[in-house]
Amino acid sequence: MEKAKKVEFQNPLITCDCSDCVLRTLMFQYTSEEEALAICKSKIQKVVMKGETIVSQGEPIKNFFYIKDGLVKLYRQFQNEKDTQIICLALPYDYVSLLTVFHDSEYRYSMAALEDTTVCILPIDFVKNIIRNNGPLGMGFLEKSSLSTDRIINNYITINGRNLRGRIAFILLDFADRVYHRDFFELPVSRKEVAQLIGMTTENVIRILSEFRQEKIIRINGKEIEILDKKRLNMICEHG
Amino acid sequence: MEKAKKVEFQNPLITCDCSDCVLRTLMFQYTSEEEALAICKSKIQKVVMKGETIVSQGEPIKNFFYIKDGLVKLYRQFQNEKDTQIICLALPYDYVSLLTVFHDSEYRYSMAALEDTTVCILPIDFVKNIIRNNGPLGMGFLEKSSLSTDRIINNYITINGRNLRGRIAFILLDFADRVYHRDFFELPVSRKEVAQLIGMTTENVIRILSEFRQEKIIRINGKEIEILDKKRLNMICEHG
DNA sequence: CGCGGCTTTGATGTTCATCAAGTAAAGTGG
DNA sequence: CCACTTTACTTGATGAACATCAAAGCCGCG
Repeated sequence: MEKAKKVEFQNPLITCDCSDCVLRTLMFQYTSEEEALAICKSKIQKVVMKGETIVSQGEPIKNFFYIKDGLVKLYRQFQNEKDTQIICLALPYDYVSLLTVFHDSEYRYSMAALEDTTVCILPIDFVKNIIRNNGPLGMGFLEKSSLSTDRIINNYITINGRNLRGRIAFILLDFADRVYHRDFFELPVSRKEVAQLIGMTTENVIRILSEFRQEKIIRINGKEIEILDKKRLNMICEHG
Repeated sequence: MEKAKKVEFQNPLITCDCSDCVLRTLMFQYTSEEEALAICKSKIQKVVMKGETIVSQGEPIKNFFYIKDGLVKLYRQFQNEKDTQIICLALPYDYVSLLTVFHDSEYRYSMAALEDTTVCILPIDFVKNIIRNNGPLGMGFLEKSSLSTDRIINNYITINGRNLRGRIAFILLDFADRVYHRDFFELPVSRKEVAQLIGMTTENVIRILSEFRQEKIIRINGKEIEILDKKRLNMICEHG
């Protein structure tokens, strides 16, 4: 993950056939036939392998991204590498790009794939143009934007108010309920990344996962996690 | 502050004369004459006194708000009153409403005036309609939205990575530079609210303010604060 | 095979929340 | 307007929660 190679978009591997795009309802719900066609032509679709970086903070903003399939992390790095914070994990249908692309000239956050991921890429100027020509589409973007950022803020508020056990419980439930919709899953992140996501040290992430294992709340086998006592986990999440 | 009375908007006191609206450039930059006129007619303007609540979380979303003049806090309450968190302080030109109004049916956060404040209020359906009919305006809202939420997230990241002294330094600099543009100001919030804003206890807010006073970094007289050694304060903000 | 990063556990120390107690200030009712 | 109540502010003492440091095993990779 640390040595992630940078993906180049100059030569797209695939041009999306929009007729089968799972995101049709999002992007095309409000667009005319011509606009839809124009979008298809401008859009490139790229498969990014687990561990690869999609964009890095500080680069000039050229593209709008959305996740067609897979899982990515949005994160902020600092001089002191150990201060890195993960802002959120983004799933298909999340417009993670929305955070900065509409008001700034440089990406403020970096984005990397946690699983093999298909990203759809549109030139930002093109997106801005079709929004300017299509009010309902702009409204759609506002709804999505509002939803994504509200969720991020809500996460921060939630995590802030919890002790370490509560945070681990929260993140496990988030993986089970929001990300995988299963109580048995393979953690897509390292212990260190969990720590960066919920603001604690790697050692304590491990320690508390071990506690939960000893208390028969979860079963752990490397990256495999199974939630055995969800009621208990919910209790810990709610009341430390 | 705790017993803040609720402001009612049924009978607006003043109807805004938009020709002198300081927010003309924001709201009207992209609108036609007719639209501008329609906005003027739909808009009501209200003076909210310090301490009064403007909206409460959980209420159905009916209006879009923006701050014409004054200072407000956006905050989230919990059953346990001491878990209240202040999300941000909003100044004129901030579209604090943007957080939830475009995707939800209830306000998620409460908003109260920290100083006598002039709020402009537009029915949310009306705002959505003109956006749907006016792409450039929608684009303008996206820019503002993107900027506001990015700042909130940036605040969280900043505060998260700092110890208590760093947090106090950060918030003092924020008041001096972003809010008042002066190094001598009257704190618009109680020590408790400072605590809710930067995630610490009231006692420690006071303790560290006292430390800074003893170290001649600031001068304090009740709510009056003067920054005496800004270089030092910046150092503490950056490196604990 | 050996190196570097990830994982795990234990021991130690620091930071910070909590508790307690008192003063000052501000609002409330007679 | 004054007694009364409540809320805000302040300082100190204590303990708990959490970070840091250290050491060792593990795994993947060149």
